[in-house]
Amino acid sequence: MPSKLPPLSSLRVFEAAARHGSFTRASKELGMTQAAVSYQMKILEERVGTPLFLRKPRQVSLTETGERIAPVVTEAFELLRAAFVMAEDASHNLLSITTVTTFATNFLAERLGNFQILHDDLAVRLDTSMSVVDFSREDFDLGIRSGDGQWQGAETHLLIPAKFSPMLSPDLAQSVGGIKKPSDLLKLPLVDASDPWWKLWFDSMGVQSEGLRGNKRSRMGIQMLEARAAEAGQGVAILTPDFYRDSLKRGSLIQPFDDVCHDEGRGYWLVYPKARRNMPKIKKFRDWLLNEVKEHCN
Amino acid sequence: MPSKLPPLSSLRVFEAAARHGSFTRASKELGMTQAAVSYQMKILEERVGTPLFLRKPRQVSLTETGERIAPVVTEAFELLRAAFVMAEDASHNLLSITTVTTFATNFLAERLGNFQILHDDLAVRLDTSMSVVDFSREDFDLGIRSGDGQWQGAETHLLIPAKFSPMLSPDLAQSVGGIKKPSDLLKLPLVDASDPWWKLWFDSMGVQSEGLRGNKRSRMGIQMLEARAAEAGQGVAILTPDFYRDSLKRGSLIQPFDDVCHDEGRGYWLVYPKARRNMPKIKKFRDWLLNEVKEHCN
DNA sequence: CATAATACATAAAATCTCCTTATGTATAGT
DNA sequence: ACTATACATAAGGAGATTTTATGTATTATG
Repeated sequence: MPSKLPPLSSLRVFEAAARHGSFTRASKELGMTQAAVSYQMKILEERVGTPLFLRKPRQVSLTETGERIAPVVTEAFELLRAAFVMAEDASHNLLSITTVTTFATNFLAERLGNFQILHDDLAVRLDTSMSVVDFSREDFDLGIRSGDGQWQGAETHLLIPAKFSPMLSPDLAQSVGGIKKPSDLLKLPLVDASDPWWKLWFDSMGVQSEGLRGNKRSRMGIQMLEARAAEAGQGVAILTPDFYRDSLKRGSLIQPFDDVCHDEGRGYWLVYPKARRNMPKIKKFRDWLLNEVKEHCN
Repeated sequence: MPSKLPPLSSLRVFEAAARHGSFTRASKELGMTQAAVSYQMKILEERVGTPLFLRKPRQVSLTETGERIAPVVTEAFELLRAAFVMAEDASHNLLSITTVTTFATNFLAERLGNFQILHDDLAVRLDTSMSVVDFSREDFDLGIRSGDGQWQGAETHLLIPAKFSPMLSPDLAQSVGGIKKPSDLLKLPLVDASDPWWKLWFDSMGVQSEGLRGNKRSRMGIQMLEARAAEAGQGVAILTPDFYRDSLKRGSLIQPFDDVCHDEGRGYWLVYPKARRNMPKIKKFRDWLLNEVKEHCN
């Protein structure tokens, strides 16, 4: 439908030449030679079918037609420039992160304020969702995901290894006279008995745990739900202690055993596209986050 | 000052792709392959520093940033398209002519109305000036000039040969008892004795005309002034009869001798740039004018 | 459920645009 | 007259853009 436009490069040149009333000055602005400007204007005039400049002795001036279109072309280019300044600005100053709920709730939420203060030029958009990150399909700069760190094309940093240990509410522990040895836990309901971590943990403690099949994939991403259930006294959950420092300190959860299992290789990872690893906003967040993790989780 | 824009070709592609929400459809509109669109969008995204499209299974959709700039880019391109429609329109439908005064007054003025009626899609701008036509320096489609038809780079058509014969007002003729033979004219003042045509004409009539030097260049372009002087009875002028049919018919001028001299090669010419000889508006005017001349000046 | 069809990505090669260099012309200033 | 300025033009080449060919993922279909 839209009628054919002249070569766009010639329009850019026209815009500058019209603004300066001079091919030479336009060429300087555009960082090209005067010959190139002359050439482009010839192209454009041929295309439009009518001269746009009058060649006076030592200067050029616009013809009637040129005079008519020049301001419109200038306006159009200003729109474009404005649009891309906006875009680049957004690209530099808007940081959007997608993270698994657990990490957002138990780690990021309470610390993000710090980051914002540190980098008040960055606006942060935080999205919590569990789905796999695919940066080519979703509009995020960085993601935090649980897994084994194998995401192709992505730069990854292990934030928190998948360590785990049982936790429960003090009341629940009291209800069976306290938890003295691992097998005491089996007297209580497990929040999610199918979580493979249970078997791993009991195995490592040398406790026979028939019936714990561990046939499900780990659901680290939604640990948080299990944690809430445990806090509410509904059962024992197997959780990552690093995330529940606060609850443990407050006493809303207790960790009966210091023994922490480690699901080697798995954990919470920071992920972002390799190609964008050098963007300032990405560096800023990465550096900040890695430092927070280091400081906070021994 | 203006910040650098991304490659313009990629913008054109982006505009179409955003509008269609599809690389394939955009490629069809732009008359290129889908691969080319994909490539251009990659370029643009690299340049802007952020993705503009999300690659979904069998479609693409704009990212937040893409969404933000798309309407602006579309608007800019619409401005450009509008500007060039205007320009092309003007280029097609505005005919500007520069002509020597004599020809305008004595020939064109009374006939141009006809042309306008015949081609009411063309707006005619008529400029009368004597200066030499240089289409690269002045904004005209066609020129009518007197001379020998030697204008380089120009297409030329002889309209009216430089024929000439003395003319004067009837009263003036009466004042010397009428003009019977050429030498009678010498009893009267010549409007411009230095006009070389005088010598040519007297010579051709076999009349000795000492004192008529003819050292000036012909000033055909301003014959009209001499004609007015002659009509006012101020002297005898040497004029091109074709231009003064009306005055002769009205009787405000008389041409005492049918003998008409011919300054071979010289005359009134229609001139226009060779490069533009095929423009419809130029053809229309040329054909009309040549026909008018043929019909009117035997 | 296998197959075909659709939409986009990517690599390599061909093409073509655009720019530069070099030079020429005309004009204004000294 | 001479120099400097501004634009035009031609030739050559670097680089950008496009196409061709192929791959991948997803949806639709028999």
